[in-house]
Amino acid sequence: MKRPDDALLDLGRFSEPALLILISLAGGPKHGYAMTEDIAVVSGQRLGPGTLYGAIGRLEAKKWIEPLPADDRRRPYKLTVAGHRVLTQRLNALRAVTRIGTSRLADA
Amino acid sequence: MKRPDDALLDLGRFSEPALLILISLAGGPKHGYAMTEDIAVVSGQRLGPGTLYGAIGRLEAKKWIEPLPADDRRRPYKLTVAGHRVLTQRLNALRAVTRIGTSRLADA
DNA sequence: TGACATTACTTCGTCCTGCGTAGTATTACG
DNA sequence: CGTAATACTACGCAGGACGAAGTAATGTCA
Repeated sequence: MKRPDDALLDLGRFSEPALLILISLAGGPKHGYAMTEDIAVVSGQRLGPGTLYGAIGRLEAKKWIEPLPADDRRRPYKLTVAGHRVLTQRLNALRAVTRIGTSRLADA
Repeated sequence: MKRPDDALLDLGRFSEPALLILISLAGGPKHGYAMTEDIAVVSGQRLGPGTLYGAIGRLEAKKWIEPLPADDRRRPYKLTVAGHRVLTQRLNALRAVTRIGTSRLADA
């Protein structure tokens, strides 16, 4: 992934593949490669295969996403109800924190 | 840390200590323990010492935060200019992504 | 139709970070 | 004066992030 052009954004392990995948699937079912593309558009970062499919596997194990009937080449997934709920909460928490962060920066 | 009461929020390694620390310092210089308290208020999560001081060390190595003259018990830190810039960008990116995520959830 | 790019995923291995535990020392409080 | 809170340090494990390499099918364009 490395984006040497803006090392500024490299907050260590900050890409949070799981969040990006859930957001991607919130826009409708997709298979892995389509998620990569979608996430690249949405977030500007391109997840490598190790990151992507690793995270997908873990999300599936947690039942936050589930596979759809696949034609043999593509493996589409959709959000589960639990995944939808998790994402909602996560986005709320994230909004709260970013709002505070932003206001603190403004004050300074 | 484990918060068995809301396993829902456990998106794997999602706590992002680094972000929380930067936000905490955006509210003014603080030493480690004060950050823990502040972060607990802001985000609802309490970083253990390993997490906190580990992340602090890495942020210092990146020159995103820097130590202030310390009385021997407390080790205060402040944001550097670079740290301020990183946090700004990070918050912007985060807002963009959460906005998209939220609107997708609303559509569905 | 042959060559090359794109799509789509699997496998593997390393490194780093998250996180908890334990321990130490100082200060505050009743 | 004993207990709790403050404020760290040190240690170590587990697991995820990430890249590299490989495979195979499909698309495309001349």
